[in-house]
Amino acid sequence: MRVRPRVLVVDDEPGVRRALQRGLTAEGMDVVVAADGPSALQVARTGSFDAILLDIMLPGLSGYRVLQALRAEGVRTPVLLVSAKDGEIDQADGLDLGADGYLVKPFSFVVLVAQVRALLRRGAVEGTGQRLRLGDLVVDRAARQVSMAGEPVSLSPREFAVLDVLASRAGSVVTKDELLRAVWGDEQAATRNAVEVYVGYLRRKLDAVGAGSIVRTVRGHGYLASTGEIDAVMGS
Amino acid sequence: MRVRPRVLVVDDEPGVRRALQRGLTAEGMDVVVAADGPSALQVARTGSFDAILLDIMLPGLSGYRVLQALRAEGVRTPVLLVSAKDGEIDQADGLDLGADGYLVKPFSFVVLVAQVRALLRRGAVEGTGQRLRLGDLVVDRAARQVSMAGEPVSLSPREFAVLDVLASRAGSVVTKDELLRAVWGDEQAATRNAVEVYVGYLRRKLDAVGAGSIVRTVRGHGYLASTGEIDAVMGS
DNA sequence: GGGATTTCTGAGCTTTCTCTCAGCTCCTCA
DNA sequence: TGAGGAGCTGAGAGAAAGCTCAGAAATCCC
Repeated sequence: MRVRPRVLVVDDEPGVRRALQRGLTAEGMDVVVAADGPSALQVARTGSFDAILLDIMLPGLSGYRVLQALRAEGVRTPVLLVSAKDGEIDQADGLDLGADGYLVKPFSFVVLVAQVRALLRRGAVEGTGQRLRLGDLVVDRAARQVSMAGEPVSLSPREFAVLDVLASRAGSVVTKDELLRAVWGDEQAATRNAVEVYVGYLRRKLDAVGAGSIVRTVRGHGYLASTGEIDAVMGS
Repeated sequence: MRVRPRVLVVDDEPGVRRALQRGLTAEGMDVVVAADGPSALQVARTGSFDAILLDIMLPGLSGYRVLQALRAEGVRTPVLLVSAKDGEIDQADGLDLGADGYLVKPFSFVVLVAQVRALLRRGAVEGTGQRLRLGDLVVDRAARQVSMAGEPVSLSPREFAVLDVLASRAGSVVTKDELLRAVWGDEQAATRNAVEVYVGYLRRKLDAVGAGSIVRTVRGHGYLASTGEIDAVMGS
């Protein structure tokens, strides 16, 4: 798992959202929020999270449906269902759908954090997400292969590593220094220009298969990987 | 997974054992019971179960120890720890030891079944069988034989071991170092070049029967066994 | 004992990758 | 409008990764 685990919080109440975001951030996590089912699904299907906190009562698409859709797509990110209802039928249903835990409102923040940490630990044991998705672009971390709409894209190890980092933080800007650290290691064996060069290589190869707009430059800040549609949703 | 999943129930209380056996059997599972740590270990290490329900408080050998011993022996059967203690420290310990879930007594039977089903689902994805298939290529681990579309392929022990490791992790890249460790043992009796040589041998023999494309090189990462088609798209 | 098989290393070779340099464009801001 | 910084890119040296061959040692099996 990365240094700061990435957690997606899905809840329709702005107050809860803000409280959880603040609390979990203070616990050392990178928190991204979503307010309704469809946008949660869209963000979560990138597979770039270490855990998802999913409210069941959601506008647009219930938490159950979101979970079901994610699992159907092969997204295995650990999910903690949150509900106001306290019934064991619901609990069983949720677990049957592939949830990894269940929390009943009202819950104490301490318990929540403990549960999230347990989820993160489990994720760490299994090895983080097997597959990252950015629109039609799929980054298969296990096979170390990338494909665009089914068409394989051949990348060198360094190129893959750069894309992997960008994709695993989809929707967030990654600075060149962060990339240097993540890809080249702490000893700073390369200059920032190397990052620019590799992003260039990457773009050329992605361009060739019609995925050119996936990695964007945010002048003065770094690079941003996204599907091009969802950035409005992402917090943090 | 086989038609009727095989579940091992380990608990020292005869009442609990009987109840679980009856209940899970009614749910369509084949249930085997064990009453203490040593016998649980003995039965479980055959690797012939799809899931294990493991009580922590056991005579002879605690559930923790059993789990630890199993994982140390390379048995990956999903394990659901059952405990009367409700402490997050214990929970963390269990998950760190390689447990796949945790249940605190008293639990409702419905929740238990849901958890077991979740385990079975996860196990089903990973596949445990004695016979591995990669397209038309069949690796029979018990008989230590390989055949391509019915036609036997004669491999030396080392060649078989290499193919076995690659096939058992089909779809994931296996590094040369991992192969060295898995096939040659921890003492690093051979160099990486030996791996390259053996993959070469393997490819030559597989090529001769039309299975040449099964073992692919992923430059900079290692080797990847796959069915040959581009399976990069969807999971599930 | 001796032929066949298997294991493993070292060297040579090709292919591919990595990363720096230098020049260039583009944006920002005064 | 033009100076300065940020970012992009082509070229190319050097290194690394991977494959193969030949052959030495060990082992197996009549």
